[in-house]
Amino acid sequence: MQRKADSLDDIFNKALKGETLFADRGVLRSDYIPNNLLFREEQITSIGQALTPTLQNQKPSNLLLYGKTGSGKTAVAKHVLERIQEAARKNNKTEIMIAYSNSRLAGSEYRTLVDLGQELGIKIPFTGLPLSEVLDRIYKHISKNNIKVIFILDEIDFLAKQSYDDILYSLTRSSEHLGNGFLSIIGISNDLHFKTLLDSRVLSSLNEEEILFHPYTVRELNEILEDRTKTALKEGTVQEGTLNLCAAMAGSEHGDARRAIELLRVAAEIAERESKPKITEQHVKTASHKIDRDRITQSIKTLPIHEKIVLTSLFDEKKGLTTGEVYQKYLTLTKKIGLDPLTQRRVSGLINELDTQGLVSAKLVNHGRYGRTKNITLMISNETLQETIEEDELVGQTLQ
DNA sequence: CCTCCACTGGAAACCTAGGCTC
DNA sequence: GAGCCTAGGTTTCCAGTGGAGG
Repeated sequence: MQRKADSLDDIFNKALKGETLFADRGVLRSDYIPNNLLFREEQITSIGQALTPTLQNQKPSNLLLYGKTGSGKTAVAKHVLERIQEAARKNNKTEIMIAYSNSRLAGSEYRTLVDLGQELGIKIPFTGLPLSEVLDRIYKHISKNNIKVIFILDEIDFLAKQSYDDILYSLTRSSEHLGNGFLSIIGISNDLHFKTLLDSRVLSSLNEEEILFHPYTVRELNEILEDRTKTALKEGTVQEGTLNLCAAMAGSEHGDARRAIELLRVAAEIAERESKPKITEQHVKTASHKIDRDRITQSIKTLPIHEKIVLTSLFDEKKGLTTGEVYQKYLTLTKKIGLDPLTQRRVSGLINELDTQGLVSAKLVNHGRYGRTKNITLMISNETLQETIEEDELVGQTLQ
């Protein structure tokens, strides 16, 4: 505890003295959209061209943007739309509204529509309404107020994969209900194959224009980082080679600009905490570990309680357990903290969910005479699990 | 070649918590 | 308030299964 207070003092003192490496920390945040998006001129022009009808009060084509994570799709889309909004305002054209929803985060058709409604300023209860009623309210609102909406549908592949594509069909066919308003969709997908999952009727109307985002090359990432560094960090705070390493690490799989920028930001924060005047390659390596670790602890913390307990059942089981064994441990743990246990069928489902999250690995194994089950092993270190679970007020007791 | 284990995983039904209309 | 709708989590039921041991 004492050490914490001291280090806090340190932080405050540094801040008071202005000892920081950052000139403008916001520039390295993940939601920051720079004015000049490097290496994306082509896409910016295409999207701009596709959307110009908006300025003549006409409905623009629906667009589909493709590309891997961190290739600038969302940033480019938001950037172009903001510029169009400005242009419309300057020329006294009707206001254009931009709605944004990430369908994977939203989780279902219904919640995607709730997002859309909220951005348009209508209240939709989070449950209780038939889907058609929600659509109806949105359409009525648009046509009544002559609203021009461009709806950015991020991770649209999620809707297609969960066979939630009814909503896409309705949205693309909505123009007759909208009076003088319109609703245009910009779909963003990480998955280049997602088109095959889509109903052909939806595809043809959604795919009026298609724009591809190739991953950034390492050299391009490097330039992006240099560009951001100019405004984000104070001069002379970055050691030679540091940016190269960020770019190389982020580019090793596919050119992910988000990752590159995050690496630099976290590296800078670490260097600052260590009171170093320069950010070095070592800081970047530490940052990379920290990012990975934080991602894991974060996903454990946000787990529902029963999944936490299932995960805890695997604590210190190096060889892994079968489903039945996990369930037995799970039962004793729930008893220990006085919680009603779920059924084995449900726990088996939870194990699968943990598997898709990558926290455990569940492999189907056959023991012939002795049945077939899953062999479940922990995919994270015992220490990380212990530290994170101990912080949990209730589940933490199971480790005592 | 057959049996039979210890599950898997699909399907349906149920429950809760909300909201609609009449 | 009844009777209908929604989502989302859970329970109940059950047919299906790969292969070690007989």
